[in-house]
Formats: sequence, structure tokens, C-alpha cells
Amino acid sequence: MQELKEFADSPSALVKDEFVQALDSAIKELYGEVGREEGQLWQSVSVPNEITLGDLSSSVAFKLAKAAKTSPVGIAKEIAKKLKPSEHIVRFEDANGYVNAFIDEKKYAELVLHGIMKRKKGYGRSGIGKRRKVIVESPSANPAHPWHVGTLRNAILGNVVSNLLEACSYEVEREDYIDDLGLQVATALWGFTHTGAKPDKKFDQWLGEIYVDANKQMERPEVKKEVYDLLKKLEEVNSKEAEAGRDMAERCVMAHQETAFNYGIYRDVMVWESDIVRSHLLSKALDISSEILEKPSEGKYAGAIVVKLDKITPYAKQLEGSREDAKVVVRSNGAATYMGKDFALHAWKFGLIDAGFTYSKFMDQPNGKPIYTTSPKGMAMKFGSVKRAINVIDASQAYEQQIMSVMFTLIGHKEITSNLVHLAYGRVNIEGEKLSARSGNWLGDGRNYTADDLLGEATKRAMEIAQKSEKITNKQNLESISRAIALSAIKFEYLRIAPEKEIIFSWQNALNFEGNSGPYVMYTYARARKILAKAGFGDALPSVSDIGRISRGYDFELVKRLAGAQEAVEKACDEARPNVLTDYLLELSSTFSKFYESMPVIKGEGAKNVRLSIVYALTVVLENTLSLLGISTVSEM
RNA sequence: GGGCACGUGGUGUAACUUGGAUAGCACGGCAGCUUGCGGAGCUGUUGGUUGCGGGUUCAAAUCCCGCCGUGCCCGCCA
Repeated sequence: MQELKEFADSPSALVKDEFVQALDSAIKELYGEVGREEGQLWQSVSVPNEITLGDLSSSVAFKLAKAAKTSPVGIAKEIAKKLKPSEHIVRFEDANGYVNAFIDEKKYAELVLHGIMKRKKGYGRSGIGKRRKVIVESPSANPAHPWHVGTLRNAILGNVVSNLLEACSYEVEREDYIDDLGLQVATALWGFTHTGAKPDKKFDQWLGEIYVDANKQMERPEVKKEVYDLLKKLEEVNSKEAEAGRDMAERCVMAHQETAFNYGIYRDVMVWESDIVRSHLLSKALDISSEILEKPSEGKYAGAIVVKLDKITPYAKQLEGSREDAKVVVRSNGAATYMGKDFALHAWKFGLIDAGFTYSKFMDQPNGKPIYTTSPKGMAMKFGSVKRAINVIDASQAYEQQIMSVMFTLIGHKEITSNLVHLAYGRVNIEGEKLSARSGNWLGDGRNYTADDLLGEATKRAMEIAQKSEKITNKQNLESISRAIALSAIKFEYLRIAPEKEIIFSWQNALNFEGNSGPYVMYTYARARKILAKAGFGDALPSVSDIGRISRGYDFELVKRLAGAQEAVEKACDEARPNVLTDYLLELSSTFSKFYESMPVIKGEGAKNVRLSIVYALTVVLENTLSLLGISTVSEM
């Protein structure tokens, strides 16, 4: 617990708390202990939409007026008169029933700017996670084709949610589930063994084309039978077919890693489905859940092991009225369904059963940390046994995720159900049609909707613009700058949209470098850096002085925005909604742009020093929050 | 048959979990702003019965009920 002291309070939360305390004592003094609910005051406080109204506002008078059956206007007046100023709040006003507070801009600026100068990289981070261990599963791409623009949404979301959790002091394990026993792998493997061709491009791309072709050939019954025979052989994990499948899948995953690295996405551990089967995790999972499982001897589920839905529905009412009355966990042929394997996997994640997995290093990653993989031969390592699990899986799998989750409650582990989060995101479609890896509508005819192609296009586009830039002094940097801009455009475009919404992918949106975009935020940063450089600071930090020259204009507005970084990070983390943070960044950037236009810094006369420290603080906050989104900053663009 | 998600100016979206002052931002359209710290920007303007109907409330994009539309799901596929 001691180490959590490194996390200071967010300045915006601190001043809000001052207001709430002041309200609390004023109300007590006026009306005694009237029936107020816990947290009501805190929730009543918001930021007024008109700056002249104040810096903070409470609507508490409306609630009190209801109880007292009088007018909120009168109550607000009374409260405003009784309120006592505090360290950062100087005065109060009432308006139309609201109670508004005004912050002392000098004292607050001092608090905020000193906090940022002092904590630097640590500013914006939070202690709310208390070092609890959480596992994030993403993107679990099929090892039969390249990442497409849909896989990318998963990978980016998973990465950012992990970053947010870490920023909130959770201990995060980034896990990737590789299904190397599925029909996709069987299909790809059939194509792989039947083609005479050799890989002539990035392996996943090449395999994807083989896979698409094999899917077409499966329209012939004899091919279909061969593929399904192959599928059965894959389940026998020690067969030579299984070995060939794993081998092919590993080559594909190796290629996926190249894509991941290009996007700055790193994981800690891969869990392979074949290793789950090999480790007999399933039978251990069946042991601990035998009380809720049934093995009907007749009827449509004869010979299979199932969980009856009428056990589940009391905990998940939305499943009532389903067409089926049971969910198969183990097929009558003895093979586990996805459902069964997923349940077993999660029993392992939460430390309910010991998989006895062994691990080996899969490869080194550019971030300096190796990624490990479950492996038939390797060593024991400590993965899993977490308190919380987040599964980044698209929304269409909500049904299975729901059943799987409730199963833990049924076997007496309600806490797992409540700590198992399905981060269900909307799918990514392409104009007018479903994106389908199988049909191959992501390739050919110049319509390459792969993550690699997207990055290539965006980089090309960024390069065209960067080449025209007179601001880039060292042309050697053109390529890395273009790459950074391209990544910011792509990531920001995915992240600014709430996870549950579907996305219609369009090149025009994905390559947008203006307006509500990543490059806009990066541009803001570059302009700020240029001011610091011209003022002779560079990486050094200006001192916070002449604080008295701050006004109530955009300089103070900017200070208030800077103060809200930690709150934005915490909210984005809590709700697993990165768009909370993109919103914050856009507001911060646009406030800076207005400040930039209207308040000269270097020629700011007596206000130069305080404005410089605001600009410096802005660069720190932008770096910190952008890095959580996986976006890097450049000083010139 | 049942369930889940979504529906906000021409377009893409934010705010909905926790009801609060004039529904925020961007793109597009129109009109401006660089011998100023960077025009990937800024300013002004145009455009909204928040899908429809009811209800609760001093107050509804937000909560409740009923519709409509779109997508997804209810498989011994994964």
C-alpha cells in the first residue's frame, strides 16, 4: 500500500472536493441533516457551459427545494450567502437556482503547474487500481489470414485499455488467445498442403489468399470432407497433422507479430488452444463444475455434456426464450466446444485450476520485453491467477460470454462473474458489406483492407504532406515522422468512436489528418514545442513564476483543462472507453489553439514566464495522455 | 418466437451509466484571418421537432412503457 503514495490527488478532483465540503457545511448550517443521499453533492457538481457563470456549479438547490417544497432560487441564494471560501475557491454566486463557485486562478494555476512540473511522466496517473492483477485478452486473431481492419480495432482497443489500466496502477497481463485448432486453420492447412506455390510475400498475407481460395474449393463436397477430416486430426494434438497445423499457425502468428510491432502493440503471453487441449485443462474444468453439468443419455444432446440454460437464466434474464434449452460443453465425440474450452481457460485465468502450462519465449519485442507462449516443451512461469479479466471480443459473442460468465456463479464463484468483463465492441464493416475474412472481400482489386495495407497507405499519405512541410528541418526524419502521423491518424480514428458502435470503414476517414484527429493533437504538441525551443527551453523546464500574471482568459481555461487529465484517464479506464480520453485530448488541444492565437507567449511581456510554464505543462500532459493511446509525439511535422 | 446493441443537423460523432442552465466537436457549404510563437490552425456563419408516440419530473438526448428502423445473436462452428 505504501507505494501508492506516489499517486497525488488530481487537482480537479481536489478543488471539486473543496466545493463539496463547503456546500456540505453550509447546508448543514442552514437546514440541518436533511435527507441527503450519499454522494449526492459530488454528483450535483458540474462545469457550467458558460465561463462567466463560474468554474464549478452545483444543482443541489433543486433537490433541496423538492424536499422543502420551496423554490430552488431562494435556496440557492441562501446557500451562496453561507458558503465559505476555501484554499482555491474565492467566491460564490447563485443563478437561476444553481450555486456557482469561482476558483482563484493564481492559486489554482500554481497548484496545477507545480504538480505537473513535479510529477512529469507520472502526472495523470492514478492509484485506483491498487496493484490488482488484471488480464486483458486481445486480439485473438485467427492464424489463417492477416489482420484486417476489424482485427485492428480489437488490437488497438485491447492495447489502449491495457495502457489505461496500467496508468491506473493495475498490474496488467496482456494475453493473446490463439485458436490453432479451428475450422479456419483446418481450411488454411488444407490449402497450404495442396498448393504447389511457395510463400512469395508476408506469410499471413500469402496464407490468407490460400485460405480464401480453399474456402472456395470447399464448395466441392470431397474437399469439404477432407477439410473436416483434417479438423478432427488437429484435435488429436500429437498427430502429424496437428504438428503441421501448429507449425503453419506459428508462421502466421509470427507475421501477425510484425504487424503488431508496426502498430506499437505488444503482449506478454500467447495461449494456444492446442496447449489447452494438451494440458487436459478441460477435464480439470469439468471436475470443478460437475454439479452444474449433465450428460443426457437420450434426446438431441445424447452423449454430450451440457449445461442447462434454465440454470443460467435466473442470472441472465435476457437468455430466456432462447430456441435451445442447453449449451453443449463437450460434444458427444468427446471434443470440447469453444464454450467448454473458454470456460476452462477462464477457470485458469482466475486461478481456480492449475493448467500446468509450460512456456517458452516466442520472440523478442521492440519494446524490450519478450513475448512468451504456451508450449509443449518449456518451463513453468507465473501467468494467470488474476482478480479481474477483460475480454476484448466483438459484440456478436455476447451470448456465449454471458453463459460462460454465469457458470462461475453457479459453481460458487460469484466474484468471478462480476470481475469477468466482456468488452463487446461493434464490428467494422466496409462500405455496403460485411467484412468477411473467409470470403476474401478484404483483398484483390486494390481493396486491401488489411492492417498492413492501411498503415502503408496512411504512411504514404502522411509522407506526401510531410514532404511539403517547411517546418521539418531534418529531412532524415521524414520517414519516422510520417509513420508517427499515420499511426496517430489510424488509432485516433478508431478510438474516438465509442466501442459499442459499429464502424463503416472508409479510407477517407481513416486517412483524415484534420479536425478531430490524431495529427491535429500532434500538431498542437509540435507548436507548443516550437515555442519552448524559441524561448530557449527545449527539454529543460521553465520555472513557474510570475503566476500573478495569469488572467481569466484562455490561459486559465488551459490550466483547468490540464488539471483534468487524471480524471479523464480514470474515467476512460473505469468505463473501458478510450473515447473519453480522445475527447479530453481534443478539448485540450482546441483550448491550446485558442490560447495560441490570442495570447502571445514569447512576446507576452510580464506574462511570458507563466505562459511558458503553461506551454511546458501542456507538452507534458499531451505526451502522457497520447502515449496511453499508443500515439507518439514529434517536435516537428 | 426470444434477446442484445445501435438510431443525435447533409455526413461522422460527443454527452446517456450518475436527469440540470443555450445538445458540444469535426467534415461539408458560405465569409474571413498569416511582413506575428507553425494555416495539419483560428474566427464568424449555415444547418437539430436528439427515430416515433406516451409516461415520470420543477427539469428528459439521458429514466420508464409501447412502437418503428438497422445490425447482431439464440450451432455437438469458433
